[in-house]
Amino acid sequence: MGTLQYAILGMLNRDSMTGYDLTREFQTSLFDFWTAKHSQVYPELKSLLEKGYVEYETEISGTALEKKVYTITQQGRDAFQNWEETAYPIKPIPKDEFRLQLFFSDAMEPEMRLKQLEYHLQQHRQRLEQIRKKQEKFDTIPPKEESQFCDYLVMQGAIHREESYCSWLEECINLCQQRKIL
Amino acid sequence: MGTLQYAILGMLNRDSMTGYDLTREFQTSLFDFWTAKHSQVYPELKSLLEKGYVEYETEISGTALEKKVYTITQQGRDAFQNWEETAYPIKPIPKDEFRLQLFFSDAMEPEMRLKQLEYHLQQHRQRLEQIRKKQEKFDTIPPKEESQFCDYLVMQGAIHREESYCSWLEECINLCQQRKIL
DNA sequence: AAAATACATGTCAAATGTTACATGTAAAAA
DNA sequence: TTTTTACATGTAACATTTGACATGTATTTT
Repeated sequence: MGTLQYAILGMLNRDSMTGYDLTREFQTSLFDFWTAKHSQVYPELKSLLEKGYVEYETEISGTALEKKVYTITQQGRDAFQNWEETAYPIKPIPKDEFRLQLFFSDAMEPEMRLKQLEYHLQQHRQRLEQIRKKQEKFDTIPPKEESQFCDYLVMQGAIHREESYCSWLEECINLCQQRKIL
Repeated sequence: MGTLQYAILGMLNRDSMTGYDLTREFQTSLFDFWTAKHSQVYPELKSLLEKGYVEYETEISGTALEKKVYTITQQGRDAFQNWEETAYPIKPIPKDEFRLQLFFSDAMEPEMRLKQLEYHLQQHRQRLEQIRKKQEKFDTIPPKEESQFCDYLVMQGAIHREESYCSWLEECINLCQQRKIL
């Protein structure tokens, strides 16, 4: 079973919700380590339904709008817990187009390389700021409540990741500038 | 055109080689930021050939083994350089199954979470060591020769990335242990 | 009252990537 | 001399993900 299905089970294990709600979660709370579009979410829900891991009830919003509110089943909970407690070998290194460009940058003007490095530094600084803003909503750090504590840990991870990316780019920029002088 | 095709053009821009050679590069020098299997490389070479970005000559190894040695064309060089000098917006955050597990770890025993964190720390420390070993082959740091300098920059990036992952995991472990005492 | 945005659910085609299938030669080690 | 490893090239089936197509309701803003 694919990871996305476990991500969905994990969300439903916290709370029953619709495909639309799940999609929103993938764009917000899960955004820093897993994303999915609604075009992926709905078919996966169907597949989970066939497996008996989730079930749904139809609710009416207003007078006509139908909502399918999905709930995890005991079977689903078992499958989720089994995944959650398994130590999987780490996945292959994530692909990074910019690193590829940098790797081949011996074929371009040093000035151009610097321009590229500065552009990407700016982009990652922006991303870092966005993540830091999310962190501000915690009133105590680290939070005491268990699920908030988990949120905090992964958010710290996202901050580490972006800080590290930025500091690497800064190091590259310094090395390129020293090189220019020599 | 997909990024993989530019990666191939980039390699061929440095030197003519076979699909087999390219596949080896994806498993070694490019491994820390881009990978591809031979089952992807051969069809992409075919596609690049149709676009007129590469051409090949058949060589015989020994008495019968046929090799297709691919060379980049001027058109291919132009396309590559255009990609190389374009500042693309940064890609969506890479997916990370372990972060997903950690995010949902409020549903498991704190002891289990610690076990998972320690397992992943060990895995990433191993990966870090492997990358550091690669770095040892540079005799001057940073290297003076241009293409080696680029290799060095991306390798520093890989080291930063893994160091940052490890330090995050260490921080998580500390926070979890403090939590256990309270 | 109209327009814009959010809510809500789906499908389809295309791109990307992995694993397995399929075949054969050349060189090195046992 | 046999076996194993490296060299060499492809295809096919499957899984994952994205972007576009398709439709309609409810709420909020102008």
